[in-house]
Amino acid sequence: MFALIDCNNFYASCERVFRPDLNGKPVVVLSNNDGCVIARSNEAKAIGIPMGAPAFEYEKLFQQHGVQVFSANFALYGDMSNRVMTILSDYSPEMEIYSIDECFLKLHGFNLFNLQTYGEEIRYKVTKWTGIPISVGIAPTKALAKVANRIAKKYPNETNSVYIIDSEEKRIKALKWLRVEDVWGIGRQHSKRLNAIGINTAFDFTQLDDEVVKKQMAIVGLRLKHDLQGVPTLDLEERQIKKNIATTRSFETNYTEYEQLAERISTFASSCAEKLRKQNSCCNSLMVFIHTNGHRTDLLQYSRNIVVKLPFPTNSSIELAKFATQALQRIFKKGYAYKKSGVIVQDFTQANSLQKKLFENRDERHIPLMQAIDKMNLLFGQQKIRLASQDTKRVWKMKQQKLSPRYTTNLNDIITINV
DNA sequence: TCTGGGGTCCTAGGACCC
DNA sequence: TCTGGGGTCCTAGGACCC
Repeated sequence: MFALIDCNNFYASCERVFRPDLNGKPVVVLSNNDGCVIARSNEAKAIGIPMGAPAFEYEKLFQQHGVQVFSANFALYGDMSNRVMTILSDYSPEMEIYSIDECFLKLHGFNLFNLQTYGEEIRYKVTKWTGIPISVGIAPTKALAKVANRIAKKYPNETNSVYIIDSEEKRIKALKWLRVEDVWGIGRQHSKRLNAIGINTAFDFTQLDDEVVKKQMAIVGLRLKHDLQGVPTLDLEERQIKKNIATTRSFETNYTEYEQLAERISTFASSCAEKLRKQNSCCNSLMVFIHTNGHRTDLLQYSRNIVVKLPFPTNSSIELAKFATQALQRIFKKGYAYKKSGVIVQDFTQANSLQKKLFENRDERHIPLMQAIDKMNLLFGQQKIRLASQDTKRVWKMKQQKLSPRYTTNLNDIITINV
């Protein structure tokens, strides 16, 4: 059996842990730049605030219902996630952290356990120790565990937030209940096509012919079908090093000057370099993109990206910033109002097994230099040491008007308790 | 005025090899 | 006039996830 543990309304729940006065009130968390709604408490969902809602369009509704609005506080969410995952890792030797708020546990050899009780124990302990409410779904396959989790989340009182699919009857009942567009792995495009041929529930989907599924959704769809039929096809996945690393941002205002973009690109490149060093990789190629605001029909639009092959693999901030700004020069055009840009590094090799080339002007001194920078930034706080091409005067800011304290990762932000 | 960010996998088709 | 067969690698685009 597999268990899928999912934190309920994770970001909103994190905000509530240190603000219990918000329990029972609608809470939403916004994306970077306070742009869109990316998390909602149940109360906020009930008011009718959709996922991804632009904040400015919903300001009135927020005020009407006294919705508590927060800027995204990823330092807090990341730390809370680690706490939850650490607790969960006690409950099975085999675990896959699927996302910041979800994990699969393989319950192999748990035949003598009462899984309902086990799930309730997991739920009790996570909530007691972290303050984060969770739901638990247990089933013979990963896709079915996802389905079970949905039921647990939808009917917390009836299920005690733990639901188990352990019989053919329950499997079929669950699949007939679930709409096909809510199946894990079936997105908007596929569900549209499936609806068109009369497939409306997850059960309908499992009744389709293998060939039809394969034709519509390729091998991925076929695996999913088998998993939903109760034949374990998807297994836990090993934690692997990343294959792409991106740093991209929208700007609070439009940028028109090359210098403004060059600073951003330089910062994004060195952020990618830092992430590369963390997983001990070097990249062999990078992509830079810039574009104007696609929502503005009144402005001239321009969007371009460029991929550059690097002459040698590197994770040096200096070198990546240099290559990235050179790339920017090739795609930048004056006369446009730029809204977003980013750097994506790809094609990795391991940093400690680099193949040397005969004719390359790679500067080996960057390696100890970067180690020193990383060490100092760790010691004195992020971004104390930066490149001169970066924003040394800290002009650049993200719109974060409702940022909560970093309760768990910054000593200055720790809560005080009135005795 | 204001609309996020970061990932994965698969496939088809083109370029190339012998 | 007639023009093979069997591969690999790379990339762009499309789908999906949170």
